[in-house]
Amino acid sequence: METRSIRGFHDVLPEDAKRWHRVEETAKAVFELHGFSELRMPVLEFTEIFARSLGTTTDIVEKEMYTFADRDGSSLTLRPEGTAGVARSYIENSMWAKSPVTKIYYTGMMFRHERPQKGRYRGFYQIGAELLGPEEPASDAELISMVWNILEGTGITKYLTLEISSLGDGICRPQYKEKLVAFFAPERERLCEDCQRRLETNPLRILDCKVKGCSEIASRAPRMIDSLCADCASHFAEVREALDSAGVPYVVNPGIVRGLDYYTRTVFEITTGELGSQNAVAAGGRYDGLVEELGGPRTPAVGFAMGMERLILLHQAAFPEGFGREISVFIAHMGEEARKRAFRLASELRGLGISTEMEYGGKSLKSQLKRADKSGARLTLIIGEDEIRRGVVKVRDMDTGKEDETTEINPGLEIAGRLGGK
RNA sequence: GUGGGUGUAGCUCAGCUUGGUUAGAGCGCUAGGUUGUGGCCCUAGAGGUCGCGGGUUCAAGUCCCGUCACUCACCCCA
Repeated sequence: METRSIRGFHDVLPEDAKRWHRVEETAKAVFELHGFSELRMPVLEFTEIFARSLGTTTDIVEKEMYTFADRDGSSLTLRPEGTAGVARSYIENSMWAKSPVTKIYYTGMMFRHERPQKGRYRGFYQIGAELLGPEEPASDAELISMVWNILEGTGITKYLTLEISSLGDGICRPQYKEKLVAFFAPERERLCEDCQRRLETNPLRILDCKVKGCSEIASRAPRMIDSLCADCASHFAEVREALDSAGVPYVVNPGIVRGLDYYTRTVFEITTGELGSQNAVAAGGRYDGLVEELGGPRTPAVGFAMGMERLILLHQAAFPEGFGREISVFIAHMGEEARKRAFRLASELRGLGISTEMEYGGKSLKSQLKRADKSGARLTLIIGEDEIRRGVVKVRDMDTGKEDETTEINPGLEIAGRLGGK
């Protein structure tokens, strides 16, 4: 057999885990500040949930989902994103009936069958949040500033740009789409092959085509934000005003397009130039029609998701010094009697809340100290025959190399005191 | 799905152009230099199906073909 992980899937190794914890804890702390609670969801849903939510012609649904038949023949899919599952749970658990405002965050692995590359995996972690119920621009602004605060808390905003736009609603977006098709139709022959296809499937996509000829034509095309209906226009203006007052730095980018069909009105992206062609670190927006589309009551909502692996890459760039593990105390010992005493002492210290490691076997003191050094221990306790006989424990400060002894028979508390005093 | 690059020690890589004895380095690991003392230094050691399969050749890590994987880019996205 081949001992390897599946293509596009990867391990987060122990030496990197601390960095992940740091980022996750920062996000959770900010969520709590805004009154969001965690929702833990299944990784599998009926395929229908995603097909209905994301739109049947989107890339994700058309070719990127891990879909398979359950034993009874029903079609299941490993979640490619989190929002659809939240919406399903919101409806299934009647959350709308419990409160006019529901604030949820989630974290976990998502699955998309794409070609892997830097910052892009088939199994990847996202952290996201959804604010369901309110329609008012203040809720868009709160969610966006919350995202920005998380990224600020992790110390990586120097790499980031926040871009916002509005996609309009069920009234003005179809009208705009027609305008756009009318604009591109005469230019059809000059568009690239993909865009000629997009003209039928998703004309908005032409706007962010990277082919030179297309982007040139697109730059003259009518813009969604100029075509918003009165309600959408004032909504967008109020979101911007609220962000201004919160001091969140953003730029309006009318070219933002969504790969998912459920978005309406406000959309935003947080991008970086540090990750090769994967420039999106977080993205989200308003989706006023989704809950209803899935069979729930009409429920406006805003949400976002960010890619953990991409966040981690930026965090590594910002803080390259490493986030290794650290321990307070290492216990080295020589001799059978000393080993038993070391084990008891380790238990005692851990009981006092002091992180402690010890040598298990009978290695030389030199090699034990080497291991102590690598463990990052601040103090190494040395117990040998001499110490046993005299009822003491030698204490070596690993920064200064200075040594002395505890005088007490039971040295745990004294050691705790020394660590606390430093 | 399409194109480029790369697969040699645990890790990062040299060697391939121009085929030729036992395939190297740095880091890491183990031990010694100190009867019980880490980091720096010195010495020694362990560790390799040269991705896999086939072909050419007296001879292949090196050349050719295939294949798989990784990677970057396109596409799309977090």
